[in-house]
Amino acid sequence: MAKTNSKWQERFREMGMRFTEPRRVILEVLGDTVEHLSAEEIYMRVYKKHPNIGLTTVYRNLYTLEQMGIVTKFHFGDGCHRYELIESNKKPDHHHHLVCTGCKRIIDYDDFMDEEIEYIKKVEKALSRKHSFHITDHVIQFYGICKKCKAA
Amino acid sequence: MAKTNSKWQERFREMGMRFTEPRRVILEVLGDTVEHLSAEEIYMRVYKKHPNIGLTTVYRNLYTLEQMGIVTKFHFGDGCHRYELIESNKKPDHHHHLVCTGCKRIIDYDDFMDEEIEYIKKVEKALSRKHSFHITDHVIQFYGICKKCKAA
DNA sequence: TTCCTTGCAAAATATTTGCACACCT
DNA sequence: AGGTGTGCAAATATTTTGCAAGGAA
Repeated sequence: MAKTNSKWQERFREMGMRFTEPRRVILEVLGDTVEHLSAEEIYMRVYKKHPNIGLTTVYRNLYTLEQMGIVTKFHFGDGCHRYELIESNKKPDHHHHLVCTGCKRIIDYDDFMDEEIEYIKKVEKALSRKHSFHITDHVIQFYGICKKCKAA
Repeated sequence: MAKTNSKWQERFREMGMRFTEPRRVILEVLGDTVEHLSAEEIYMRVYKKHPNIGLTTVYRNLYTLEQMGIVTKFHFGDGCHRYELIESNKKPDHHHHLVCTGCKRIIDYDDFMDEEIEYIKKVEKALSRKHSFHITDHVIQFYGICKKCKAA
């Protein structure tokens, strides 16, 4: 488990929100995988544990969790959004994605993060000055073909 | 105009494809703007010139142009894809995007491209070795709040 | 003629919204 | 009671597909 229930509970309470069963289960699903699940896929796993929880609730709570800074939403070029726990014990907190355009497999990586931070900082500074932007986030993704797909 | 019609014509012919009127108009629309238009927005501009060209045709041709390496598709977090001519006389060929999460405005930038290429090359090499990936493309995007949105 | 291309209508996908009810405090 | 959260059904938005007809080589 990425975080204990009581830790989550606390986090919700701090923000005047309720740590409900659907939220608990969604966080459990996200904490138990290294995959990059879509809302639908999360729903299916939630459903196995609690068939009474609806897809709408999953969507609404993913949005809530995103707003709370607990979850990040990505788009990898297939037609849906995919979600990751920001603080997970299954992945490095700061990482990026390598996407196979053949089989759609997604690999997390965190190589050269020091160099990246160096580079990003430089660009951020220049861009915020030049365009008066306050930069809060960045996305880096690599696309390519994995070994298996190249063979085929 | 980014390229002359005859240049496009040639490119299509080389690939055994036809340089039709809808294709010509779509390329004209893309070549005449610095904006990041969605399929719908492209369709609306195409419509003004040729009301008989359908939205489906726009979608199909954007896909075709993407496959031909003439156009790139992006996703900036609003619910649609946005398209850019790769070789445009209105933008640097290699650039990235700065997205305001407030007003959704998108700014092109091409600062520090040399440093970027340096960094990207290094990561690409490491990743392709480590994960047996043949990397073909990358996406770098910055998100933040522009001056106007920060004030409001 | 051949086959690439188009337009229209319909379908498929992904996501959001309205509303009444349930639940915690 | 009062606001937060949920489920269901319906609505929306975006993109794709089937099919018959158009049109260039």
